[in-house]
Amino acid sequence: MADGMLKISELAAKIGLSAHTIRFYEKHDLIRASERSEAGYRFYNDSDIRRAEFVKAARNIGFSLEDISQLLSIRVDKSSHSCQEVTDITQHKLDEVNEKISELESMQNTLQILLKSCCGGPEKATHCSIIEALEARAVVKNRSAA
Amino acid sequence: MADGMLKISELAAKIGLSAHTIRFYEKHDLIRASERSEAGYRFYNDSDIRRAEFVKAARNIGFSLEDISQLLSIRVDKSSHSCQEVTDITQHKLDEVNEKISELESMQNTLQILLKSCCGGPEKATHCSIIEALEARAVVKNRSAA
DNA sequence: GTTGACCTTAGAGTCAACTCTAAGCTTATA
DNA sequence: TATAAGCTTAGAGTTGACTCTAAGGTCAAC
Repeated sequence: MADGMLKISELAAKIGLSAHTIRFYEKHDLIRASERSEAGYRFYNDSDIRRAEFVKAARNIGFSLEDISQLLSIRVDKSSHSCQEVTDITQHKLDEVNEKISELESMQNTLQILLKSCCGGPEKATHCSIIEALEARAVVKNRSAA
Repeated sequence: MADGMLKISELAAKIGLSAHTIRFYEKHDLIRASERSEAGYRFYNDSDIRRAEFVKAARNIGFSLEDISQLLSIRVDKSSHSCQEVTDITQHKLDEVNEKISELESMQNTLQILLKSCCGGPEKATHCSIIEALEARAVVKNRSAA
């Protein structure tokens, strides 16, 4: 085993993922162990570690494993890909995030209104304005298809 | 079949859920059909319909089926429950929503920064600043446990 | 030489909220 | 009467990202 190579639990500790998750990512071709010991233990070299850190960074931002897979294939052969491909993936993710934020803000709004309308005290819920609001016709428009 | 009663597909159309989903909700005790035809067809009376609308309203706001189940048990026996129980559920949901919004805003922020940094053009990705940013140390802090 | 920590694999289980399938009745329309 | 639309059930499949299990091999320390 060459210098500086890590075993799976060492890589796990270094990048902050579980060994289970690293194996799971390997199954999906996100992370690689270029070498194996005679007994079959995974060994990660510098390049493997950098790749794993890339994956972790992308996941922290919120990219899906599918996105990460695409970003990785750009990363391993940068000169065959354009910046536009990268920004397309990024923009698409941003669009998704923006849409989810809007949905959540609409929920937030409704919930705040409901909370303001109700006394929240130990009174019986017989005339609870939250329950009443839910009983009234359209409280909120239909939830958009996620 | 009494006046004004609906068959499942009629209820589905009325409240905007599929018949499949209504049966699924029934399995989870959210929606009820007080009557059945001789052939076993579900029939929904006014009270069933109001209950189903309540469920739909709560779902539109973003409450989980588990939340809705709790809200329903308050609704059916209001005098045994307090407004505080209702606001607790609502506040808890709002807290969840707020936390998700923060997470998403942090992603949004990072994605916007990445997009600004990259030309996005047809140039080769050899020096793409997004890829470079992901390759550099900590781009973002760890994702919080969802 | 034996404990205990760590590694391997294939494959199953988890979560939430649906969504669909198959096989077979029932009901309405032409 | 035939066809199609609609209903029933139990139960399996979907999605994404893990998370865990079982059964067993390996390795370092005492």
